Amino acid sequence: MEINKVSKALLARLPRYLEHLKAVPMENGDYISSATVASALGLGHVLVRKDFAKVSDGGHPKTGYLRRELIVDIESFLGYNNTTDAVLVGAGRLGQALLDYPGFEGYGMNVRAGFDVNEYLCHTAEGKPVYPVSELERFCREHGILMGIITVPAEQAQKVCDGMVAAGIKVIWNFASVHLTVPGGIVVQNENLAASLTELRMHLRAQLHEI
Amino acid sequence: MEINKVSKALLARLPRYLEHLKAVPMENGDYISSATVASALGLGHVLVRKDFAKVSDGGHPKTGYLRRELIVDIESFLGYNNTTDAVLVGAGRLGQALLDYPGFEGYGMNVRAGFDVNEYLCHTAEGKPVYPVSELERFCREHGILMGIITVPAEQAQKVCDGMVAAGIKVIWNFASVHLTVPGGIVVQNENLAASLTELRMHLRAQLHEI
DNA sequence: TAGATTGTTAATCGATTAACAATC
DNA sequence: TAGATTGTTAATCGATTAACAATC
Repeated sequence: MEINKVSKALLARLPRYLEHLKAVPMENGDYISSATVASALGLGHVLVRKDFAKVSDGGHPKTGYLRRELIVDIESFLGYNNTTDAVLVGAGRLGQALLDYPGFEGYGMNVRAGFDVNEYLCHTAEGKPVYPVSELERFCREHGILMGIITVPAEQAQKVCDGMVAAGIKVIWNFASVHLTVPGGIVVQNENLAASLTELRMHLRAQLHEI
Repeated sequence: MEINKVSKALLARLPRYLEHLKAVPMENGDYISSATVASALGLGHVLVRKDFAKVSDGGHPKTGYLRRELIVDIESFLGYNNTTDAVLVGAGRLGQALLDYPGFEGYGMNVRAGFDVNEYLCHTAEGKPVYPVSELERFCREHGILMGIITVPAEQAQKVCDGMVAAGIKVIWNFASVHLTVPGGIVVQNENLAASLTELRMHLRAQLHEI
């Protein structure tokens, strides 16, 4: 169960398992088999079993896996029960969308506040507060924030990133499509919409060529 | 250069190469070596060379790769010169953010219009038009749209997806965090923010444990 | 017992890296 | 020629799949 030994691919599958396990109707009984899950998600059944073995202490031959147990195990493996506080810089449309998105709590992240250079965007009335970016460091220190989300335009991303690092932030979720340079020990995860989009377009191209 | 033989990982690296190649200052000369690119992006130099070999017709021993040629080659490989038209359903904050995002054109996608059930969100005045979702099929047929983007809440995603398939759409970019069921021949790409976020949180956890 | 299902060990496959050859 | 760099072939590594054993 060493975190470093968990592959990216597995980490991507776990939330999908979770979603599926939760969506299964109650009348299907308390148990669920790896084959059922596999075919529902289009995966190999051995893979599903191996994945489950990594995060839980196993199913029951002949009956399958106890669904609610599996859900708890996956959630605790992913740490969905203890939340991580985060801040977001760049309260434009994308930033606002992420600030307001209620689903993140379910994934164990609590966005405490947004920040923006544009004072016009700052407000504290309803929903999550948005403060001037000048307050970022003080806020992070005060609340012990270790995670930052960058939703500013590409040109400003590096500056914002530097500010976050200065404020003690350790992991950064970067939605700007630029490569960020950070000191050692800081992790940047790029939300690479360009790559995603490109992949999808390649599929489309492949499909058109087939016809 | 068969599209099907291109790995997901390569497709994710190509936009990064592009970004880096474009960002290199002019005074660094016309040529660039695989080792330079590799160290800038934290990749192996052999990997970079192999990647370049797949998309362009090669560099020059001793001098390196001609930068502008490489840029053109990657862009044409990714099809950034001919754009794909798309529609978006769900004009909430995330939807609006994606509708308004100017960067997509650079990646070869042109979002023609948004759609929403909520008439209140519909408008055609400024920016991209947003129409009632009832017009989706007609619009897609009329403009030969093959790509759809889903930015509605999870509960409505499957219904929207079905509507898109009925409208002749072949590839779907899904931002709702549910697994969509589609007929054969339709490709769904899930923008899995949950997985991304989870991965980042695991990094943070690993880091805290190290200390 | 027979059968369904989990769990494990070995084989395959693909991507990355290492070592070396080719080129200008 | 010597040296820098690309290009290629072989080795490694990790993830997935296949085959089989274990269990209830």
